[in-house]
Amino acid sequence: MGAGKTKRMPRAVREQQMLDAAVRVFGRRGYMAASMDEIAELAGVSKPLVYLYLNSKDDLFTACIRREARALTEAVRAGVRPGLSADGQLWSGLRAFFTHTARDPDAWRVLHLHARTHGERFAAEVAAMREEIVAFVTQLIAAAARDAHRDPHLPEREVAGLAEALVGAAESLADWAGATEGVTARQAAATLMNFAWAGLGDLMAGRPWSEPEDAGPELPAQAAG
Amino acid sequence: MGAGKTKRMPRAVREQQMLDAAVRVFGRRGYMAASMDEIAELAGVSKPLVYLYLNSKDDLFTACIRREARALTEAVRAGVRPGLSADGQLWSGLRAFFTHTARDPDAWRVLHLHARTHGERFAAEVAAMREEIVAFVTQLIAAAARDAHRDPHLPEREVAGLAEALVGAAESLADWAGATEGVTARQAAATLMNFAWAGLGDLMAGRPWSEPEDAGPELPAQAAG
Amino acid sequence: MGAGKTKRMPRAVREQQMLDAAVRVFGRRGYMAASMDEIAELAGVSKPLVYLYLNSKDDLFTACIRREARALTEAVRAGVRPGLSADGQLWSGLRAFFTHTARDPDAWRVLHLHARTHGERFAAEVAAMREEIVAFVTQLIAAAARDAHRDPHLPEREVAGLAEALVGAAESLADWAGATEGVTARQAAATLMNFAWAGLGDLMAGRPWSEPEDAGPELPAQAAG
Amino acid sequence: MGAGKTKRMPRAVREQQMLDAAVRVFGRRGYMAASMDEIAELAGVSKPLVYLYLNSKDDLFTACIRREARALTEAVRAGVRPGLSADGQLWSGLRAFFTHTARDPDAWRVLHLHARTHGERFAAEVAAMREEIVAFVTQLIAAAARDAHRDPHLPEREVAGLAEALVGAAESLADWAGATEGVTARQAAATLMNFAWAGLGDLMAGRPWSEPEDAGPELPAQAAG
DNA sequence: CATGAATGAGTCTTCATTCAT
DNA sequence: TATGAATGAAGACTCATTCAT
Repeated sequence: MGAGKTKRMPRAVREQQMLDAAVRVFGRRGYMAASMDEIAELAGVSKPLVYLYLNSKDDLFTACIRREARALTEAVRAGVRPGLSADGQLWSGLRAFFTHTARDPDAWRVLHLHARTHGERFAAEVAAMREEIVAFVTQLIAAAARDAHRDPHLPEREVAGLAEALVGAAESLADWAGATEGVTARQAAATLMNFAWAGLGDLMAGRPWSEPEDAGPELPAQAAG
Repeated sequence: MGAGKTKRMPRAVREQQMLDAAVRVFGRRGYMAASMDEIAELAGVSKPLVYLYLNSKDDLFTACIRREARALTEAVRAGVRPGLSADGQLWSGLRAFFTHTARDPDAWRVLHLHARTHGERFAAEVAAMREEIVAFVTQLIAAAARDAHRDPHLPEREVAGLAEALVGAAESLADWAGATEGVTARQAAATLMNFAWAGLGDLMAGRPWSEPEDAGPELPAQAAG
Repeated sequence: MGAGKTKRMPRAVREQQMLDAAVRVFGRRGYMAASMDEIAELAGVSKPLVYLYLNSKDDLFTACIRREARALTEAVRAGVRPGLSADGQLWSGLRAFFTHTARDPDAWRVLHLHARTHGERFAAEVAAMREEIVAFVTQLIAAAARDAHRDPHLPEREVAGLAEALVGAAESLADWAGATEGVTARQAAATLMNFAWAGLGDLMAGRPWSEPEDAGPELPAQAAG
Repeated sequence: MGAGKTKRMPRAVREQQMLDAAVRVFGRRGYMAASMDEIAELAGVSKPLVYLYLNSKDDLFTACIRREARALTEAVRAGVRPGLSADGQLWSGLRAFFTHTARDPDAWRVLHLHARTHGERFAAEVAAMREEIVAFVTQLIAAAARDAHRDPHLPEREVAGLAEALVGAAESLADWAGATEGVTARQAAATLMNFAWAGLGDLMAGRPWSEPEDAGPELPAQAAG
């Protein structure tokens, strides 16, 4: 199962195969429980080659985190429609986010679960990515305030907390969608928009958030690695 | 450091010392990286005694999860003021939640991070606790709908998603409050109430959620362990 | 299962209970795999008491061997009818032997299997018993020669070898009878008499050994332990 | 001591070295008392390599049993002269047997003592070998009956008992020959032929079994390992 | 470029044995 | 007399990592 045994591939390709295998194994087993043996076998290469290319388990894990963090942020960035209103942007960004996490659950587990669990080094690596996303959300909130012709007078820390809450809710929903049969990325995004934008108060009062009409088509969901 | 080394303690006491140590080590290192040696040393006993009382690393971890899950749910339950309105109950519950997680961050990491990362057995153990909390939140949402004299006609799955989002946001804010100097449990709870109850939309429109007046005093935060 | 928890028994009784338990556990598990915990539990006493009475695992095992070796030799000695012819004596001795080994298989395993497997000390202990039996058989062979009014001119070593073969055959048949459903002590003894006294040659020629008429009744087989 | 420490040997060679060491250690100490450390050291390799090649203590022991059981049966099979009379075949087979057991006493102890002492799995492994030998002996007895132009009318179980007795006597004599200075395989075999074929009765009457003239020369006894 | 061979260090776990009461 | 509490020592097994080819 996996890469087979074709020899003499260019280095870049081999490296990607190794990273694919590593993400899969790390995602399923966690950092400590993952064994270099299993990764090498799944990648279809010998263990020394993994060390030759990726240097150490530590470095290999870091490489996985970097690659997947970049992939995720880029997916979100690509999904956002720049010209839209704040909630329109958030809506499209969330859809991209949920689509991506659903597409490669192992990668998502690496980033969200395992990387944050083992040592400052790895945690810092994801924290960088997370901050980028939080910053994006923060700026969206600010933009929304401008749209409303209001200076919301929210203290900076309050805004940071709100962004944190939003991102945390998104992460949690990504897990939930991954674990719950039949929840699409669109539904997850809609639920979160309702929750975050309208709020439970409005929701209870029968004023849900409604999807803007120009938010673009459903994103294609191609199978992961 | 901590437990002291007085010999010949009754079993029940020693067991608690061991669990204290285990929660600390598991919380800081994760299940796999934690070593029974370190736990025993921190508990001030020899390794065989840990095995005699707690049986195995697996069982020890399970015992930690159970104890801390129970402690957390009981803290939240005790914090909720039963007679209040839905948002009042949520508010008091959240304050208890953030107070508790801030009080013992290691226990919180065990439950939130490590238990969910290693094997179905452990995950199921926390899932039970989480479901209890999600159920509480779900029922709060329903109560809020009744308060608004409305049947919100939200499909069951939608409600589940909302609860998931709320809990996820809370979890994320707990991490954030733990990592950010000077954020109190009260502030975290307020941020989350704003976010979850009023929603970003209302917030931007200058209609934040406001704290009910009868929600009780600040909870004392005494240090753990 | 076992002794129950009656307190304050006289020392001699307690010791026998411990030896009973030890023989059972040693017989089933072997010396190394037997645990003092299991023995103490089966004996219905606490571990320190076992040490107080029997001193160490080593000494406990030795005590088991001594007790059971003495029991076995005494059973055989008691079974032999002194006035008989050589084959009559062998016949009655063998019946006693097979009866005894069938009665307490655990004791037999201790002597025949485990004691010879773990260290010179223990092996020497059973060797003494075995030599006693071999000597008895040797003397029987010599008596048979006298009965035949012949000096068989068998060298001493040859006689020793024959006795060894006979005892070995008996031991093997004891195992076989213990493992094979429905083989009585009498049958095992008859088989061995045929084999050893008549020999395969005579047997094939239709001249089996036949039981003397004065060899006494079947021995009672009372349950072990 | 023994294997030498030349590095980088092909796997097959190393495996044999490991088995050699294992047979020696298992034979001297028994299964439980043998430590993987000692085996690895005696084999001149590190412990992980033993595990890499042989998988576990259990599997290593099984491998020893299989190898030595096969070696023993093949030695006996090779020693038997097919064209001979029944007692001639038995005579040659026994000589091969005693020669082999004398050559490698540790292997003999593994098969005869330790394998039967620890767990059904191992016992079954030797039981298979033993049955092969018992079957051979049984068939010899039947052949002897044909040679005597008689149908011995011995019940099947009786024949099984006789074979068991013969094999047991042989095993016991192998131990005895191994422990007694100066007893050759030939002498042990002769003693057993006298005992088993002629029987004590004939022996006492001055009719010993006599060696057939075509039974081949003494087998060479080269030292093991 | 690629790998079969090999290991140092560490982990979980068990057990015989003792002390303080 | 009898035991609950406690441990030093050791054993099976695994893993990240490196040579030599």
